[in-house]
Amino acid sequence: MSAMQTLTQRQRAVYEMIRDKIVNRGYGPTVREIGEHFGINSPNGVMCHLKAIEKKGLIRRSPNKSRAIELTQEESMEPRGLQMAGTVVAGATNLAFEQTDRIDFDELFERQDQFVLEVRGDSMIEAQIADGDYVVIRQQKTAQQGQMVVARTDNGEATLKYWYLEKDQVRLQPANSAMKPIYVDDAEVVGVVVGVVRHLS
Amino acid sequence: MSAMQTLTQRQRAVYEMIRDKIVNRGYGPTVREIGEHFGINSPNGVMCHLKAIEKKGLIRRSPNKSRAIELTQEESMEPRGLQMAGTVVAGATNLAFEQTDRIDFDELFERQDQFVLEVRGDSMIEAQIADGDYVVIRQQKTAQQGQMVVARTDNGEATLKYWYLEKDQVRLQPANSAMKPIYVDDAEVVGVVVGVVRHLS
DNA sequence: CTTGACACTGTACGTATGTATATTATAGTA
DNA sequence: TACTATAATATACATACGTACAGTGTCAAG
Repeated sequence: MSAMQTLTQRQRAVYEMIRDKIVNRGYGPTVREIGEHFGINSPNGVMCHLKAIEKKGLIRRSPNKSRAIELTQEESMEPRGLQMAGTVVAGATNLAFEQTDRIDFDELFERQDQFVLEVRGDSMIEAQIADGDYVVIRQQKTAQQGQMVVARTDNGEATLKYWYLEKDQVRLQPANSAMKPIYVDDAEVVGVVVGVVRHLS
Repeated sequence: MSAMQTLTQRQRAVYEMIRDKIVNRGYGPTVREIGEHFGINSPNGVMCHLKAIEKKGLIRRSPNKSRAIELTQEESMEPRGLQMAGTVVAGATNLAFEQTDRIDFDELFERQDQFVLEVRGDSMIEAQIADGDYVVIRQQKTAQQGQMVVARTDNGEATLKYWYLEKDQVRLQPANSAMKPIYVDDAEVVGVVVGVVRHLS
């Protein structure tokens, strides 16, 4: 049970009001401001709520300081990401929405060592990567056989291909049967593909 | 010249201190707290700075309210999204990082009327949508000929296909030459595909 | 040399504000 | 029925806090 759930209805309303002031106005309310907002005519009426909310751990206060209310639940609160509605199969599926199932693309990809490239050309079309797609790359200097990588060759060009280290050379294999592999004496792995994002109109 | 630049050294220091308190402590300082922090023994010494900073537009204050300092430069500061490093072509490319080029996947897809489905099966493989991919769906009840949609058929099943409205029936066309189109008397559009996201290990 | 911006000191005033105590009313629970 | 938690009112008090007024010292510009 989250700390939020332990609040009574009234306490929750007070908490939301405090949060709103801090987030949207930039500074917290006074005891009497809270009272005025809810039609509570006594400062003590509000004090009880504040003490309850603080005891339940959602805020922290410093004695004798005006507007000194800190929010302890400093998450972004509003649910990030998009609604997950299940899976869609070639065959049957029902769309069962559940509030809890959420996916956050940024959470999926947001890492310090990752960056994005926009794909041009159809060399990886058989790996379901089309012209205009974005690929998310994790920076690393090595790759395993057959991994999809961004590689930089001798002449300084970077390309998106499957990586195969062979006897004395590197084979950069496209995922397009109309194209031929590139063989180079030396190539450097820039990073490996960890994601693909396509945005349609 | 940014508003920040018009501040004197001392004013800047005061501003930074205020900002620090609001961001890191959760609520702003009083006039005397600022004074104490900088060794200014008179409230009025601080008042002069506050008036100057407010006149220069970096903060807003409400008269007679304690700690009522709003920051007007309220950017979110930490850059969201992932680094955009350019495009990767079948042929040549150089990776030119620029701090300004950023892409935010959530910004791309975050809308009230959109949700995500996980794809099962290879029926859309030739549209570069593979098993395990996530498709972002924009909810709408109509679709144009040939648009990729999630459709619900008579029997309540939902499926991801190209949408073709024909004479007396609907053709749900897979993007897989090994599969045959589905013809149904009636089908309902749940939404159209606006994005695809693939996450590799 | 004067002027004005800047950065203060020192004092004082009024009130905005947090806190405490005593009391009441309601509703659910043991 | 008695008891406890919740949600208030009403009053009072001390002080934290914003604000105003009268000065001081420095330093660069005119």
